[in-house]
Amino acid sequence: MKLKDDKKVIQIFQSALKLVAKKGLSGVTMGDISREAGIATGTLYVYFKSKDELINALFAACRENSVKVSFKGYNPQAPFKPGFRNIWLNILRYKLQNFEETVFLEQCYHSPFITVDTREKAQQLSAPFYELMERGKKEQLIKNADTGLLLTFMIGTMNELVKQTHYGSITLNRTKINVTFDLCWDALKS
Amino acid sequence: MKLKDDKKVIQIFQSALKLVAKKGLSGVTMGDISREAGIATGTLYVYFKSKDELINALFAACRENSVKVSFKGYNPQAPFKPGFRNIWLNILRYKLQNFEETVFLEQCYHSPFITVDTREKAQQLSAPFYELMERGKKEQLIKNADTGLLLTFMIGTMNELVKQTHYGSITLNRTKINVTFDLCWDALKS
DNA sequence: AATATAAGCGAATAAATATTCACTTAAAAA
DNA sequence: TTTTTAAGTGAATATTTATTCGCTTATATT
Repeated sequence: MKLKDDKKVIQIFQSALKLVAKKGLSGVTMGDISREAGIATGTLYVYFKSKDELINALFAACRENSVKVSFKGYNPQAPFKPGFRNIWLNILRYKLQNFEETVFLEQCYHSPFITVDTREKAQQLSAPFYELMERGKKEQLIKNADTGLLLTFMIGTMNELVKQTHYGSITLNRTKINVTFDLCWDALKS
Repeated sequence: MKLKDDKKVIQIFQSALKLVAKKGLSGVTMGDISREAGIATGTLYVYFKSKDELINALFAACRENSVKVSFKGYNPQAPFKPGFRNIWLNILRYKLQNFEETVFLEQCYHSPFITVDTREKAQQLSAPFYELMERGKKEQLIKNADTGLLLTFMIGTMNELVKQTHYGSITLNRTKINVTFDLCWDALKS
């Protein structure tokens, strides 16, 4: 098996994501993925021992990437609200531009493909988000409620928003994005 | 094929839901479902032409049921906020108590199993929710933002909340439920 | 250049899964 | 009770899909 940052691995990942978004995790076969990636089915097995391993690796890569992108430009010394807003926009932008990843991660949530180990590692990546909320609470800008609850509120909204946007029942523009941030902020602010 | 409100159909649906929540839509086979339901695999085909049809029928049934339950006790003549709160609690209670359904519906969202036709029929069932929000806006209790946006906000929060609750990162009690409703109301109120 | 090693291929095989069907059992009608 | 019809069965079949493997092609090493 080759290294994970190989060009071809990225290509395989991209193809898998595209297909999952289109056909659901249920409907994607190794044959589909190889065809989409323009390689032979056997080649997939040069890079991954099994379909299982492919999916788990993709899941881990997506999670990692998504957290990294979220905190881009975040400075803990700068004032809270603009920093929070920046992260919020980062997440939304990321989810919108990488819709396939969003769908994939959501589908993985209840999938038997994802192992306990992969799941736990993913959970640990949420730590920065918890810290962010804790900071907001300490500065008395955010309601003094359960941190998990507050995060859930913030993330759930975005997931649904992105989903509805992609399925056409909502068309987002700059104004609507601002409105949505305000909704979110009004909910969380103390 | 037999009638849809048959006892056995309910039993099949229940088994399918249970398994989807546990193994994801991807991991459930007709063999699994029949075993869980305590019937022979062949018998499934007495009730449904194919797996495809079974999934679509289950999806339709879940959506219908969920809308019906949401509006239980709603009186358009009564004041808005308590009525809204009642619906909000109905939905949350329903999603918590029927977690399998919640998971199933979410998994179906991007699944190739669900046909365009089934999808459209499901969408039409959302009408009462739109009307509810419109009423709130008319009475100037709810922000004058895009109705779809407001609904998305409300529903997304709940889905994520229910998910996190079931996976143990949040433990809900009466107080937390009240807090969460307040978060939601603070977001939506004008 | 000659040799060795790795990457890539895709038809062939193995495993999993949906679906059928000849048959049995139960229920309804005569 | 006898006959007819429907429901239920689960092993057998068909289909789909993951995985392997002998082979070819490219890349690296000597």
